[in-house]
Amino acid sequence: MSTNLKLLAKELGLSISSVSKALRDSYEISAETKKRVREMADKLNYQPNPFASSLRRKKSITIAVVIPEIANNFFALAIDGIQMVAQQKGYHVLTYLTHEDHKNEESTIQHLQGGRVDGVLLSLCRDTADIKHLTSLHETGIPLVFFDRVPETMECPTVTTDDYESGYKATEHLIKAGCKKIACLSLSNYLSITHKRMKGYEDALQHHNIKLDPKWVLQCSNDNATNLAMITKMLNKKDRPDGIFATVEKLAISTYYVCQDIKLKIPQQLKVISFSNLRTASLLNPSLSTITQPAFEIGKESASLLFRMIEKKTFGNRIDKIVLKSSLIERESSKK
Amino acid sequence: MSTNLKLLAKELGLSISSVSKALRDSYEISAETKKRVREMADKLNYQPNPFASSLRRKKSITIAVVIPEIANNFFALAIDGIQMVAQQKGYHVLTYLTHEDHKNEESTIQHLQGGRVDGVLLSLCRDTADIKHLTSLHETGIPLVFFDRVPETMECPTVTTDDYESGYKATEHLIKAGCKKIACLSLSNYLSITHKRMKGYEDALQHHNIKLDPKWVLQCSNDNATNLAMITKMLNKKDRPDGIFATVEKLAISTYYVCQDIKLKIPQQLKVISFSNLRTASLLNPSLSTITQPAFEIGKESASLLFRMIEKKTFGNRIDKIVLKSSLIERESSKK
DNA sequence: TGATTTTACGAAAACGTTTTCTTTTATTTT
DNA sequence: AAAATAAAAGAAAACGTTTTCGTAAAATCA
Repeated sequence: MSTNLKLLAKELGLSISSVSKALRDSYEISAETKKRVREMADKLNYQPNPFASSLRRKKSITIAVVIPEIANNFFALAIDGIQMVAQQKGYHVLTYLTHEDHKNEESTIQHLQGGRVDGVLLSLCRDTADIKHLTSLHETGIPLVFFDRVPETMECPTVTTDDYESGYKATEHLIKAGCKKIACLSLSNYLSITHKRMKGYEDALQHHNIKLDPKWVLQCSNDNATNLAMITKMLNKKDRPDGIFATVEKLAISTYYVCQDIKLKIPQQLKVISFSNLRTASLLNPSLSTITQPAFEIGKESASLLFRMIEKKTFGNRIDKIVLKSSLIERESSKK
Repeated sequence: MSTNLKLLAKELGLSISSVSKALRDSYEISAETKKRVREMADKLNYQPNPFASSLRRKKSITIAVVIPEIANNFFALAIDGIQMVAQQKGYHVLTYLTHEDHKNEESTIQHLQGGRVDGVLLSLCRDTADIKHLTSLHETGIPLVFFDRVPETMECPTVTTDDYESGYKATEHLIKAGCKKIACLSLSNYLSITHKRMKGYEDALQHHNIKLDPKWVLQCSNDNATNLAMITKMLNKKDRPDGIFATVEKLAISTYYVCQDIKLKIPQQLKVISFSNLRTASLLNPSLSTITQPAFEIGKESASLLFRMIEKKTFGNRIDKIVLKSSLIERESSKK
């Protein structure tokens, strides 16, 4: 079939082992033999069989990225950063989408126990409450780094952003813009990012002597139609909020759609700020004030950390917790 | 280390081959032995070594997706569709980004000759003129499907959209909105999609007796700053176009930024229509008229076709050319 | 009962590498 | 010139599966 070491050896009148060593530039092989071998390998377009190699060396030169979704600016940018580092290291990248479904996350993790990859980058899905599949994976000893959506009750390396501070600042920004009744759109009951962003929201309110009203904390679902209905219901009431803090991009987009629909003026009647990596944030009508996470950097840092672990360059059993900063960008949607 | 067939066999007092057969549900193994084996496999959390398996069976259960970029709504959605089909088939997905660089495309393809994957899904990068790396890959006999950006001079299965018709319709739409001087923003000299979309543009102009002025066909680069400069220059002239047809999303976004910058009113002074998969198209200021490709469907169809080829379900040496339809969605940016 | 088939399992080769250990040949040392 | 060493290459085992083939024992048949 395709050319392998055996064929190459026959063609060159050498043994398989010598050819292998020549290609790996071993000191045991003379310079001229190496040259001959390399030339023949080029001529016959030899490509080593990756499975034979991986089987023998117990290295896959591959990492896995497990994320909730890909049609999402944050994750697309993060993957971009991950790919950049991986490509630089000569590694392959397997991507798995959980579609925010715990079952998918579990079965994916289960598959990855088989040694298919040398390391795993993971961002939890919104309904992951039980993490025993994660501890199980962790216990196999495979390098594992969580990014952005990380488990709260597990000792593991993570790359996140300053979610609490960002939630605080976003809320404070709305308060300073004159909002008194600030709603918070939350993605999940389980995610650390949601918890922290909401804690920032709560603390900012308290610090400014605004009482938190639980009816303005919306636990959104994974279904867009449901979210639209919930937001519409809230905004259609007489007693409606005058500010919205969306903890994730898509909830801000839903809010915009609702406001367009029910003709609520942003920012005159409702001010909005949201976590978002939209490239079109400043082109929206009105332009959207955002907390923007350094998504590409997060991917880059996560991958770099993972490779440090794979290459055992991380000292002892120290556990890295990298925290990057998000930036608040004021635009029209939250203007006073 | 991790539990393998050998350990399982020892634990069960069986031979390795029997255990293997039991797990693969062979008729040669009795029902009760199968049960015993499965229970022990579960108990010891046995996961077959994928490399040993792939080596032996000459199957990787993996496909490769090679695309120009991921932080791009079209490709993100396409990947989503691909992943859905792959997951359903129990296949793994390796993703490679070329970043619109021919060199990367070449080296990625080179790597894929080694048998790492059972099939390849590919969308060309903008500067791919020479396609001998592609014919070379094709000649290895590995199933290969191109989507959206396909080579024009190669006999191969493709999944595309009705680019010519869409280009024609988009241009005609601008003409009907009253435009006389319509510019076309092109991505590349080499891509089939650009050729076809531009041919539609040219034919629509001709059909409506508008003479094509070459100064209004802009060959954009891969550098955003350069594009902004080119577009600004064109729109700042006294003799500027009154309509713009952007062949790709990011050029429309650049156009919006330029108009915001130089205070040109869309659609009063300049009407805009663009190929785009922006979820926020209707939230932009003004909302953007788009030709929207069924990106998710394209991914789905491409993957399905690829799997038909992998499973040899495609008849003889027929070459599938699947063409899906894009839809023109009129919004404010091209209002009369 | 003896011959034949069926059932259930085991032995061993194969996939294509990598790597350890040997062996051969050439070179240097005494 | 004989012995020791160095250089270059080969033999073979190993990685963990899958699969072909062989072979007991049990079941069926004549």
